[in-house]
Formats: sequence, structure tokens, C-alpha cells
Amino acid sequence: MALDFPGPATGRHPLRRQEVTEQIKAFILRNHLKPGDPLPTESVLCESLGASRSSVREAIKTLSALDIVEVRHGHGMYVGRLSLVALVESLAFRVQLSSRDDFTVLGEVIGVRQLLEQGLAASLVAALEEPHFDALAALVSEMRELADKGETFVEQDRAFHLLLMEPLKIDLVQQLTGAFWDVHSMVAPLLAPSTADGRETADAHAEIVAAARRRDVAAFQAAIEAHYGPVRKQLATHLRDSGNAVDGRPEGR
Amino acid sequence: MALDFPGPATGRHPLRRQEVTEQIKAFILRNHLKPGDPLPTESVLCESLGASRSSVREAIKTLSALDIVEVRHGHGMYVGRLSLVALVESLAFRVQLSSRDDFTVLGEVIGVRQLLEQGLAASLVAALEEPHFDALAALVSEMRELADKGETFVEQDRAFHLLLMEPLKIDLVQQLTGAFWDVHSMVAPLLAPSTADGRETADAHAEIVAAARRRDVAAFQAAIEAHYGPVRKQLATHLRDSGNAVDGRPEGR
DNA sequence: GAGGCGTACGACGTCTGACGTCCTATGCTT
DNA sequence: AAGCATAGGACGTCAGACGTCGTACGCCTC
Repeated sequence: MALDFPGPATGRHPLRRQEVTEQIKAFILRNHLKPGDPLPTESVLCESLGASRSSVREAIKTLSALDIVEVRHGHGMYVGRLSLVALVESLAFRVQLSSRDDFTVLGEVIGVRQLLEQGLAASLVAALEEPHFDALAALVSEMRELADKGETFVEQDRAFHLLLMEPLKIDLVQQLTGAFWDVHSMVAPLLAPSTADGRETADAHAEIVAAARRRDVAAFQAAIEAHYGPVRKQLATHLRDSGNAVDGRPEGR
Repeated sequence: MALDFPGPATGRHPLRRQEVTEQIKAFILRNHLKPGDPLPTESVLCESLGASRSSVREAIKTLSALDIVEVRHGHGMYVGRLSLVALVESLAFRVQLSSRDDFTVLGEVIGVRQLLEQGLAASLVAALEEPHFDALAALVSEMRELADKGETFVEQDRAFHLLLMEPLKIDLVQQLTGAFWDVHSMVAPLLAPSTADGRETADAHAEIVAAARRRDVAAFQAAIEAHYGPVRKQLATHLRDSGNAVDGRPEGR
């Protein structure tokens, strides 16, 4: 009856899976690995960590969801790209869940997108150079062409907003921009099946570039405002039209 | 030899685990579940989804990492809180990984924290009311007391920055503030073992409140700047002092 | 009869072993 | 030399058993 007195309130046995998770992270840190570097195979991990394959695999699934580990079937495991996919997945689901009743979360996502670009307006206007303007203008041209043909231009749109942030050379900001764009576009179809006024949107992007070219911070911010205005309006319209009429549920069950 | 012709380039068999993941998410959406609502047990999921327990469990580990599903040992499974823990975990690891050589990522995290508060300066100054000022001032008092006793006040610091964002009533912004704060504080010990000039930091917070009370947007932004200034400076100092001397590695292995 | 303790059951956690699928590489065939 | 066939390594899936955690029911004690 060896009475190993129980630890504090929290679980006495630190879950095996959790331990393995931490040890794999520690392994990456300890060996200074970079994204893409190979990791030990499952069987090796099982041995060296003294855990069963189940525990190791479940730990890896957690790390995989966070893009800390990347698994390639048939190849092996590698250090992940440490992107923000987890944020995107998580937020996208939250938006979908809240979309049953209202679109508040989607509205907040759009608000954050706008905040990022407007909050950095001064830095951006100062940092953008001719090559950037040319590339941005080229994207706007593509958008216009596609809009006139009645097609969409999601890829150009994403590229535009990423490129806009590029001169800052701040990875995190660029990735956040991409992440929130992804969430937005991933759930946009829920609003209206491509009701986007293509031409109008393309013109809004053009105005952003024009203002930046003139190094006019105020105009730049106004252009951003004008870009997101229609989006918000569309959201509000959708709220009023369908509202909680999606299903007869007036409020909380 | 029933030859079911292979699908497109990408994996012909959509991984079972992946399917289960999507189906669980769909289940939550379809039934309009909210955070905290109970989910079917593992065994029920295995039956209804026709998958083995391993696949179901691995799928759940993924959803658990994204805080879409919460597992309570001995109790059962529930809809998660849909927080931003995944972002925190992911970013924190990235900061640790980059900390071996430089602290660029940590610097970027701090930059985003600053961007959030400065970018919303106008809205915040307009939205803050007396009760907020009082609560914020109370936190500053606590900070000062603790600082004078030579103790730290991480909890008060976090509460301060969250409360600052509260009047906006934008959940996402508040959660992002908390998330980036968490990342920052989670990795701060790597910089210097609580070298924080407590008193100075507390005063910086006081100045933020004072500026907001005067409804002075410019002063508010300046106070934010002054708050993060020392933090950045500490970071730069640490970079110069220890630099890549953490271990003798001059550069990439 | 009220309170406390022990057992039974449900649900998640871990382990083991086997087989399927994907990819690569080796070596034979043409 | 080019192409195919086979063997091996590594991840994916399945099945069954046992351990741990919590709860609830029921027995025992007072």
C-alpha cells in the first residue's frame, strides 16, 4: 500500500499524450530544427519516449493541428510550417456557428481586417515603393478584366491584400492578414452566392493604390474605409433580410 | 478485381480521420450546439460514423487542439469554448523556436499588441466611461503596491489590457488582445528573469488611463508608445548582449 | 432515519498486435 | 538504357483488452 500522496488539485497523472506532446516540442527546440526538417518516425518516438503508438499518434494529431508537425503519408514526419492555419480553422468554425443566428463574428473579422490595414496606413504609405505599386496595379487590372467577364477574382484579391502588407517586412502581420482574409472568404459564400459587385470592388482596390501613390495617408485610410463599406453593408442587408428567419428559432433553445 | 478507378491527383481515399473530423463539426453546426453542450460519446460516434475508435479519437484530438471540442476525462465530450488557444500555442512555439537565434517573432508579437491598442485609440478614448477609468485606476494601484513590494503583477497587467478593450464590445478584439498578451508573457521569461522595472511599468499604465480620461487621443497613443518602448528596448538589449551567444552556434547548422 | 463508505457502471486514456495504403528504392526484364 | 515488378519503410486504420477518472446507487454504520 505505498501511499504516494496525491499531487495538487489538478490530475495526478499527467496524461501520457500530453507528456509526449511536450517532449516532441522540446525535441524540436532542443535540436534547433526548422520547418521542413525531418522528425523521428512513429516507431522511434515510441521507443525513445516509452509510449505506445496510440499515445504518440494522438499527440502528433494535436501538433499537426497547430502546424507544428507535418505528416506525409508514406514519407514520414517533418517540422510544420508554423502557419496560422489553426487560427483560421478555429475562427472559421466560430463564424459558421454564429452564422445560424447572426453574423456578428464575421463582422468582427472584417473589422479586424480593416483595423490592420488602417492602423498601419502611415507605415504602409511610407514603405510602399514603385515596384509595389506596379504589382498592385497589375492585380487591379486583372480584377477588372475578370469582373467585366463576370468572373470572380478571389486569388487576386488575396494577393492584393498580402502584397499591400509586404513592404513592412513583418511576417506576423502578413500572416494575420492572410489568415483573416481566409476566414472571411471561407465563410463569405454563406452570405450571398457571389453577389459581389466585381467592378465596384476592383475600383475600390484601385483607389487604395492611387492614394498610396500620392503618399496621402488620409486618402489611403478613406479608401480602405470605402473598400470595406460595401462588405459591411452587404452583411447588414443579409442580416435584415433573412435574419433569424433561417430557421424558425426566435432565440436560444 | 473490382477496379474503382482512382480519384484526381490528391489522395483517392479521403482519410477516415479527416472525414470524421468534418462530420463532427457538421454535427455541431447542424444541431446549433453552443459551447458547453454535450456531444455523443466515443462509442456512439464510432457506431454512427462507422469508424474505429482510433480514427474517432484522433479526429477529436485535432478538434480538441482547436478548442472546438472539449474532453473531460470520466465525464464525456462537450462543445469547446472556441477560444484562441490554438493561436496562442502555435505562436508561442514559434517564438520559442526563433528565440534561439533572434527574437524577431517576439518583437512582431509586441508590435501587433501595440498596433491593436494604437489603432483603436480613437474608438477607445470615445468609448471608455467613468466605471472603466475607476476599474483601470484600481488595477494601477494594485500594480504600484505590488511593485513597491518587489513583486510581479502579471495578472493585473493582463486584466488591464483586457479591460481597456472591453468598452468596444468586440469579442474578437478582446480575445486577440488576450491571446497576444498570453504569447508575450508566456515567452517573456526567456528574455530576462523578471527584470521588469515594476514601478516604471505601473506608471506607464497610469499615464494611459490619464490620457484616456482627458479624451486626448494623441496623448493616449503616446502613452501606449511609452508603455511598449521599454519592452522593445529590453528586447533589443537582450539581443545585443547575448545575441547568438546562447550557444556557440554562429549560424545555421 | 441520516450520514458515510464501498461498489458498479459509464466514459475517456493507454497498450498491443495486425493489416491496409502510400511512397521510394532496388533490381530484373525487355 | 528505359520500364516494370517487387520489397521495404512509414503512416493509416481496425480490433480488443485493460487502466483511470467520476458519478451514482446501495449497503452499512451510528
